[in-house]
Amino acid sequence: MKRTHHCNELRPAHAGQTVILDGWVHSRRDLGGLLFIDLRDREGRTQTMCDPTVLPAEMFDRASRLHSESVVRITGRVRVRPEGTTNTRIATGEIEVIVDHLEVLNDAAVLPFSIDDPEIANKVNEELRLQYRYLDLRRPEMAKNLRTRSKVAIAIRSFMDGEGFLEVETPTLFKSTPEGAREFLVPNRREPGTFYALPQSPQQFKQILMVSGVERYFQLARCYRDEDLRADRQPEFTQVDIEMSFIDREDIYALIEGLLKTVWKTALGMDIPAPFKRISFYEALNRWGIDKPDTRFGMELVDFTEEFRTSSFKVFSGAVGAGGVVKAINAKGLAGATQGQIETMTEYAKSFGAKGLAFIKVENGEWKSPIVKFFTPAEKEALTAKLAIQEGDLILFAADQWLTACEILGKIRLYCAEVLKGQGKLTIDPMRFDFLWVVDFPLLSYDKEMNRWYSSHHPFTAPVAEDIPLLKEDPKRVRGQHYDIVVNGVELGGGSIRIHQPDVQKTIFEEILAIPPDETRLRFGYMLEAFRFGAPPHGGIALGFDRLIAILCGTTSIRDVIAFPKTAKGTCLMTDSPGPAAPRQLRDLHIEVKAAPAKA
RNA sequence: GGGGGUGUAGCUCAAUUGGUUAGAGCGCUGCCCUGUCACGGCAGAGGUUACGGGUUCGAGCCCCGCCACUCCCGCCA
Repeated sequence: MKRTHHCNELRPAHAGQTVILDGWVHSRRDLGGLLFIDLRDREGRTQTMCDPTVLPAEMFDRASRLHSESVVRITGRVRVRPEGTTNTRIATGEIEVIVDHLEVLNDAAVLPFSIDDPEIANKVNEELRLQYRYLDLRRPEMAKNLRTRSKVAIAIRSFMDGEGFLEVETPTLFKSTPEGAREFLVPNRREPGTFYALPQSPQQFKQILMVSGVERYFQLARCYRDEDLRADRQPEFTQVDIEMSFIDREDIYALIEGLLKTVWKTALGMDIPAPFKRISFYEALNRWGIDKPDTRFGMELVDFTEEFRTSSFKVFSGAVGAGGVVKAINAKGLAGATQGQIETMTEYAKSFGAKGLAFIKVENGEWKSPIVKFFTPAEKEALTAKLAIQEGDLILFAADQWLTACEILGKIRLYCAEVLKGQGKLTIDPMRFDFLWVVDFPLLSYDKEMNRWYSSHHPFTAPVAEDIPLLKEDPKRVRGQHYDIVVNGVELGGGSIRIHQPDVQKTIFEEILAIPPDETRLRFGYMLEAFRFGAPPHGGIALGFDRLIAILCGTTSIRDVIAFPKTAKGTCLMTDSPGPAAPRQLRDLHIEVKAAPAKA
């Protein structure tokens, strides 16, 4: 006999029925003569009761010795709980099952950490959770994250299908394209010294699919990057990869806004307003000091370049004289910042090349600052007015070239927000989502050390049409048809309209990026070749699927939404990978290992 | 590659800042308990203080090294 119901199903209406439930022993409360077992499966919990006058003695005895997380099958009769004993905290709390037969399907050993109490389980060391991931995933929070991930993946597929997209799988054995992220290499047994590479993204294949006439492609694509990890970066991750033909940027915006509306509705039952706000890269840097601004709180950057152009404070007037700017933010209520916090912020400033960080603490009606003695009344007035300075504020300055000054204050703004959150002076509604498009990125950036231009995003990004004449005369002013989708300060994805004319692509590769022609041919020859045979105008986008799910689940670590994630060193604590290879495997692959693994 | 944090019982944390036998809650084991749902009560077991050195009369605590986990910078076209 198989189970008749799951553990989140029985209600008072089922009273009197005999049911079979399968599940894990979530908790056991032994009152001596009476024994309660909360049975849990992935749907929920049901209280079962062992009564010695109903349950045969040997089964009762067995039940009293069950460890947590043992797997059992219970047969019993549903009844409404006696007056005053309902549990309003679980959905099945009005009923209980009187056990008349107990079958132990599998005993569980004593657990390395308890998973029945969320308060305790949430604090368990992540190392231990990853080692026993199968136990960690039994926790309702984690199970809920997995479910959200599945629901959203299916909603995305369904939405894209409705929009006429084909899901096409692209190879994960690709070739090395040594620009961009470091790649994982896969040795080729058939030809010594040659390698596949795992793709950083299906970028080139999806563009080829446009040449193939697919017109609308998407894929939940696994991607690989052999770079150092972060809370929001894993060596293998999933992206929602999209490409369309015969479209412009507006089509992408509309598609993604529709997709995200569907996703938010599916996962959170929320209606998010669209269209999303659009800001330029310049505005993002200028107002928030970052190209993925979190606009859920203020503390925007304010410009004082003109006010301090002729200031007697040489650090400021000197920066302006050198073509730079003076900018400031007001960290409201942070005048009580500790020496350590000021130091952390100063370190940020220094990491961008600043000599220090100027600040003003407004305490007891007084401006406490090493630099305030240089300020004229007019300068002070301007600060007070434009920054709305009040008692308890902390004003922080950056005087440098525009980009540097913006980036410094952008970092400090985020740091201040974290400190203020910790002090309870800044609260953000966890159900608030500020979506925005960041557009008009520069197509090219300059590498001073290498003395050459490189693509801000990737070399297939099309320039804004009216800027094409500038490509050769003033590359830095060329805007790319690139767009990023940002939510709450998280870069959710990015994409662009691509170059579809082989001559423009060739110009970018060889004249702008200065890649030698033979290298271009070696690395991208097949693309340029494909583009000769009727490449439609096309563009696309990729969304970080793990980050998307993390945002929906209210966590900042994508490890919480990936079933089996890697540690910061790229290892799997459960399977102990990566590990050594057998000599025979290495021989087959024509590989000789020079440095032996540190551990035996 | 660099910087910060953490590591004490199965788990979560203490240990008066270098001083007697390293404690508590939960879990575990045993006994008691017929309305619990964080059940309750009594008793008990459980420690190479991550690891290796050093300083000291004496180290969980200080110093050096090392390992693991974690956060950040670099990196992530």
